[in-house]
Amino acid sequence: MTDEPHKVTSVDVARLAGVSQSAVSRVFTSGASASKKTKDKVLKAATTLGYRPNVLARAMITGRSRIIGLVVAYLENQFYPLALERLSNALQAKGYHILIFTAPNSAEDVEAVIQDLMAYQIDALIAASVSITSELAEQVRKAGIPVVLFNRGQDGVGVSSVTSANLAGGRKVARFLLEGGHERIGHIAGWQGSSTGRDRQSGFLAEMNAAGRTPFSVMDGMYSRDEAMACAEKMLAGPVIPDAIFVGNDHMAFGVMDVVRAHGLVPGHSISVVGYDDVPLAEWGGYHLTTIRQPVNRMVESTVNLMLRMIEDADAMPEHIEVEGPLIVRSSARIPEGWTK
Amino acid sequence: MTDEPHKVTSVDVARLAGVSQSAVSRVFTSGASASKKTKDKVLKAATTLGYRPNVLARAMITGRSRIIGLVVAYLENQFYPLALERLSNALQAKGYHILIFTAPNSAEDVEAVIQDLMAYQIDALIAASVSITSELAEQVRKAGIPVVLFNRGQDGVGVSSVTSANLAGGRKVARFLLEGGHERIGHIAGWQGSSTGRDRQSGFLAEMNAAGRTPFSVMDGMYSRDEAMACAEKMLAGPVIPDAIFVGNDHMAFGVMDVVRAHGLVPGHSISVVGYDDVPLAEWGGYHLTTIRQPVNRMVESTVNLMLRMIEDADAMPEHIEVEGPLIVRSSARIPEGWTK
DNA sequence: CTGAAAGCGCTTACAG
DNA sequence: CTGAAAGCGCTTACAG
Repeated sequence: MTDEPHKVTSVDVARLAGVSQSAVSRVFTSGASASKKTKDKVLKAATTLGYRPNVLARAMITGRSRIIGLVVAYLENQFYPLALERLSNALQAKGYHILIFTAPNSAEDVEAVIQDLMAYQIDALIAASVSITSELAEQVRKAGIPVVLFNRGQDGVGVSSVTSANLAGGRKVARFLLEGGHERIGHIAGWQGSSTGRDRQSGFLAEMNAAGRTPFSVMDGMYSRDEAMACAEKMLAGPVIPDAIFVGNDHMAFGVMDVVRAHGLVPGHSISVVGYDDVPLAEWGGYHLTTIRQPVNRMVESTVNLMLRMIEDADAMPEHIEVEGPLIVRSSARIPEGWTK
Repeated sequence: MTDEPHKVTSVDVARLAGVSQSAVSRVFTSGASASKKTKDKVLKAATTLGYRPNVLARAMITGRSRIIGLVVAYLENQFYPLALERLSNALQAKGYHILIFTAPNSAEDVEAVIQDLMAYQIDALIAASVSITSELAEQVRKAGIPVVLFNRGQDGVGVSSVTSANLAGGRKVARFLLEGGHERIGHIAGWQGSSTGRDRQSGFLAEMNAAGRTPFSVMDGMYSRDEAMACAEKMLAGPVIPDAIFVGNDHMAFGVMDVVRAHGLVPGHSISVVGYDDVPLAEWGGYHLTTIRQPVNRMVESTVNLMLRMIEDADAMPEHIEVEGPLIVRSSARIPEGWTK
């Protein structure tokens, strides 16, 4: 009983339905004309045979693979799996699917990966948490593939990007901490090689500066839990320690809270910790982290719409979309008196 | 300055190199013969033109798309993004890539998704955290596509599976809790519609039974954080409460710990909580959860090897691979005196 | 080793 | 509306 795994093609369906192969194709091509009669015959035959048009063959003709390449570095930070899930769902609803490419954050690796990915004739490229050099972006663009950076911006490069309002976010945190009466505010920043890390830090410093204040200390946490924890250890080592730490993302902030507690300090009382992202874990009892929310849903929505537009219209200009997010007040940081928003 | 996004093909390379199109193809086909001279010419031309063979066109001929379909339900449980990342890396190293399909856990949705996914001519299907009905599995198998269930088993269906030793794991937890002198051991189980949920529970109950003990209470947490928290609330509502709870996975266990703490109890002292998975968060200070480790790396390795074998050999019999994992002792549960392993 | 030719499974002008 | 035919970019027997 060896079922030959014969792939059923449009020719098989045509034969069974008693029509031409072209007719079958038309029935499965939206916008093509076919009489109700043929349509019925074809659909019936297709169902009995279990026929679905071969996406790859179709892609060769139309030049549309309905595959979106997604380059992502680390899935450890809960923000990315979440974004991935939402992106996949939204894209799936539009008839697209995500082909995953994992890339360490070094430029050469990204290069190799992008070469690899272009061979799959993807319709568009989403780069999440990964930076792209100008040459690379140019190369992809030349191949006619739209690029959208997700949660990462880039200057002077002809690619689109969707981010949250990082500068404004950094400012909000500084204001919150300042109004909370903190005297020694430290910052363990997001990776300064990334736009998000730089913008959050700039906003924070700008607001501090406007208030005539200097941060207790500023270090680069590199978006790495271990690195951030090491930074926290350093900040807490001296005779004078900070009474607040703004951490560049939640993922690092959890590590910082662990260090803070290991030092016998209580977040929200003896020291304040504020993060950035509002991943689900931030709300859980183990951390209950005050943080800036990155509105994943709206970021995903913008990304998908933008991408679809760029796929339709090859001449569409790059856009930079920024979505604002609120400060979510929880218990990891002291709340200023009379704080409402 | 409109760069026509012209796709460079093997014909372009052939022209520039002064050889036939077939020659170009051979240079890029491993195992094909080409003289060093042509090879050099072709490679040089390919580099200047930025040529890469079109994977889709190649797939049409060879019948190998080098695309692996991955069906996954929820990425919220940290275990899955982690597995996904590792799978993607391992597969990428072998020249394959993952096409993502997200499916809610209802049977019809999975059906639609699988139809969708077969249209992409995937070389194999990995179903993670998703059950597949026998008919569906049969349908996919008939199309000649190998199926591997990741972290989910299935009886009486001709598909392969890779899981951890869930039965043994459940037993280990029971033994640990018993030896710890706990008197009222509750169980908030993994979804009883899944093999992992059932097996962990069976192992737990078998060992309890062998010791002549009855669990305090057994509820189905459905692998949902909210559901598990509701179960915990119920267990802690009565006048008599458990002194230990075995939770079907870490993701739920974190929620249970939150509830436990909200009741003023201290995990590891007034009550013990044990999970299953050992996701990274289990080690973090906020929870420090005692749990059974699912060896993701080895599970991924097994999955990839098994899949590759099945792609090579269409007649390969389904295999069921089970990887054992150790109990990782942390502070969320009382440690039996003299406990070494 | 190399080139000309067939063919993978489709879509899409082109006639009728 | 419908069918015959060309062609997407490749790989792979087939001759030489």
